[in-house]
Amino acid sequence: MTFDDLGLRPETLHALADLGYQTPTPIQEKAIPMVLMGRDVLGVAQTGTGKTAGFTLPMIDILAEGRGRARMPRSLILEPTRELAAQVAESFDRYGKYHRLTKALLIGGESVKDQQTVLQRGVDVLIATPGRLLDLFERGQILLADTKLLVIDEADRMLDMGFMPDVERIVNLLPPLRQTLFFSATMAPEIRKLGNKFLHNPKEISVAPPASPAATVAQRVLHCHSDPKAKRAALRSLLDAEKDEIQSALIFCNRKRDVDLVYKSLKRHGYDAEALHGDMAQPARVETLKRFKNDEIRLLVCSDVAARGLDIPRVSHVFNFDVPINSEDYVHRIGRTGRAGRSGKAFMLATRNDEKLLANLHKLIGAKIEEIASPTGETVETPALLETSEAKPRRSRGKRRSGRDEPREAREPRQPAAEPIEAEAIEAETVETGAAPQPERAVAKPAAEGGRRRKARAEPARRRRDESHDDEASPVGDTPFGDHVPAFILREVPAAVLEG
DNA sequence: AAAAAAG
Repeated sequence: MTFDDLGLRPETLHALADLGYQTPTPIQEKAIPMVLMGRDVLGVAQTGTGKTAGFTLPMIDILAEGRGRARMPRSLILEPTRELAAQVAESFDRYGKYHRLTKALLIGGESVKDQQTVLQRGVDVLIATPGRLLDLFERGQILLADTKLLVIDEADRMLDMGFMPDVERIVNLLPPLRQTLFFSATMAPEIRKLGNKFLHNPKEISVAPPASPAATVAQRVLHCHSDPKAKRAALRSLLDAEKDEIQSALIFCNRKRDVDLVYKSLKRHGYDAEALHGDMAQPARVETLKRFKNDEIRLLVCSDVAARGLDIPRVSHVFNFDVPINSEDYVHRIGRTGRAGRSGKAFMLATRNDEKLLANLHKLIGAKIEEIASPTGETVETPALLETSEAKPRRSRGKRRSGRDEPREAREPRQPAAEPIEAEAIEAETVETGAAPQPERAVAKPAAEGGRRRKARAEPARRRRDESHDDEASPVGDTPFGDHVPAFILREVPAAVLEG
């Protein structure tokens, strides 16, 4: 079976030949003829199966005849993240190079005006995330009456992320007489129900069993102490041990805040790392991903914004700095490596707090991930440590330093605002100076304050009116603390860990 | 325990 057998137009086949593609993947083989026939499709396929080409190729052929009128797009593709939308737009350019199709990429974080201009000229295909699409619709910039071809991609993820009300709103704006393609990595009952709502007599196409981690990915778990510094040290030891094998690596954290912290820590230790998460300014997201794809960055510390669907070649390693909260996400994360027949390695750090998550994960993947010892042989959680970390009141009596009587500014030259604070240095210093005891109540207020600030930081940049200057100076590298060192950093560093 | 998406 070759692409020539699927009924695609000569121009499309020409573009495929230019790209060196000859053999369709199973999903392409099944989906392309169905889409060309005008059938609705319910596709169960994970990313990396060639799903995107499975719908873009026949769409290009269908759209080849006719022309999009001003503000009246002829087709619409909904994606859950900006990066995925951009990736799909890119494949339209690649496969449609011998067609004269026009497209608009409607995603947040980029100029509304530019997108309006493109819409005005008329487009054949809209590729959008739900928020921006609805925004532009409400501004009267889009008429969906002529949008007779709809793709809902990554439906399970849209559901997870709570986008379904938006998606439903959008679908209700489209003409009922249309062709709909609905793709999901899994087919849970809830997804199927949604599919039935959006589709008419769909052809069901299924490839790749759900939730089975790619057999080509070697998985290991390293148990380490839950202290953030210990975790970062453990990560570095893994990176060092795998140094010669790493082509490029993704490092996943559960929280955006930790993405920033881990990224800065790695940078400080001389690693070639960048950060990617959803609170970063959109230009920085685009730029970082581009550089990572171009092999200009070896390590990318990221949130689950990068967990699904992103097709980044040469990812040889995935490091899970945290055990993912949803076990499904683990499968997606490690699926960023071992792609296209290549082998990959996935490492995960787990602490005593992760026992339950780890058990869930083992249940999902139907196997126990092999444990490894720390490459440098330290900081494995011992029963003794477990005890002390539970006996907080006792520990607090002697091990804490006071942050009040000797303010940080007095001991150290102030850093320029734009320069990231060296988190490791702060923590190390905590150990050296650990002297004056401090009652529990005294730290309570600064701790709360620190918590608030961190929360503010985790919010999108547009909401941080009072701190917007920081964003200009360093869109990703801004410290979560400013000059203020929150109490949480000054305490809870178990001495036993740092002595080890 | 989170992340994602509009401004």
